[in-house]
Amino acid sequence: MAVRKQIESSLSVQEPLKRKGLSVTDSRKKILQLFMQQKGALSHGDIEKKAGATFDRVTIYRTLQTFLDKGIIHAIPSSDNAVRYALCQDECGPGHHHHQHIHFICGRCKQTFCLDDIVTPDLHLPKGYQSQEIDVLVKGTCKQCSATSKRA
Amino acid sequence: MAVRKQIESSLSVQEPLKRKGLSVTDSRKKILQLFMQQKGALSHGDIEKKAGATFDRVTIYRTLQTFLDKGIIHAIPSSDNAVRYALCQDECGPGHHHHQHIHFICGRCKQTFCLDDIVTPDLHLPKGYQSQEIDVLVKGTCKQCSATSKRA
DNA sequence: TACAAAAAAGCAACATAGTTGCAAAAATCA
DNA sequence: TGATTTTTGCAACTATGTTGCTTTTTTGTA
Ligand SMILES: [Mn+2]
Ligand SMILES: [Mn+2]
Ligand SMILES: [Zn+2]
Ligand SMILES: [Zn+2]
Repeated sequence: MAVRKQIESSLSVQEPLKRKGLSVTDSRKKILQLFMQQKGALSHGDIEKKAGATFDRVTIYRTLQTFLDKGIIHAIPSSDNAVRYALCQDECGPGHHHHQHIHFICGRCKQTFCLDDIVTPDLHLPKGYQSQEIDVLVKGTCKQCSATSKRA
Repeated sequence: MAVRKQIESSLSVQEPLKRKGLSVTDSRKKILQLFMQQKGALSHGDIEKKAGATFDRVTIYRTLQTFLDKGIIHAIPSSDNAVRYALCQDECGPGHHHHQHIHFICGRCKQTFCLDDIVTPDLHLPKGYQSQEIDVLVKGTCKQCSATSKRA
């Protein structure tokens, strides 16, 4: 049973890699799996912890960069010098990420979430400024943490 | 002439420090001056370069933290692990920063600007999510860079 | 102005984060 | 399977950030 599950998830992890023209390696499978199992976003450090000593630190850096380049993950800015990454839902590809959703950073559980249904608003910029990409970061208390504090 | 200018700016730099209840030291004056002379935002690294070997790296870290705590500067998130800082225009104080403006990151000149007149939009969050603070980061080409490319 | 108390700066040592070149290992494809 | 291409691991290095402790500077008061 455990074996079967492992095979299944391994298979489902191979597809996206091949579709993006990447060779399928242990580290790429493992790291992609981590992202898929995860509700929130992951920093380099998070992955290092979760993957344990399985891979070299450098491999994780390079894998994240590759995933970013290929449009498998997107970067989420932060004010704590720890950029988070999350899977792209939309059809992102090499060179072009086009996300419209906003990001939520919970001060309680410290997790960062993609709110895929909330679209970034239109902005009226001053004359001369040309916008290419908009990131909206909302800090507050997430759904889960709001619920638990209400119950307590 | 040069001396007079120096005295003037030194005076104008002391006021804000005293008003926030901070003792006036060389590094605080110098760093605050750097922010006031600057159109764009500054990272820790920027300050280290601009201040030269005048101060210890640790002093710069601690000064930025102090300025942040007292509401003299605010932090601007980034996707490159280099948080920028800029002067607070609004009346921020210990504990409470309340900014409504958005930030513009120019891909050309790599500078980050506060667009103090552009107010962060209202967002409709999913049920359960509680918002405390909103950061809007716009990436694109700034006014100045747009102008120079048009001319060329 | 001089002095004591409080605050900040500097220094050292350390921890963590990120980069690069190169040789060994693994994946791909014919 | 075996040659070719790609990726990984390792080492060495740079950069970034933190902490404890001592010295220096600032402040408020006598
Ligand atoms: Mn996202
Ligand atoms: Mn700002
Ligand atoms: Zn939460
Ligand atoms: Zn620019």
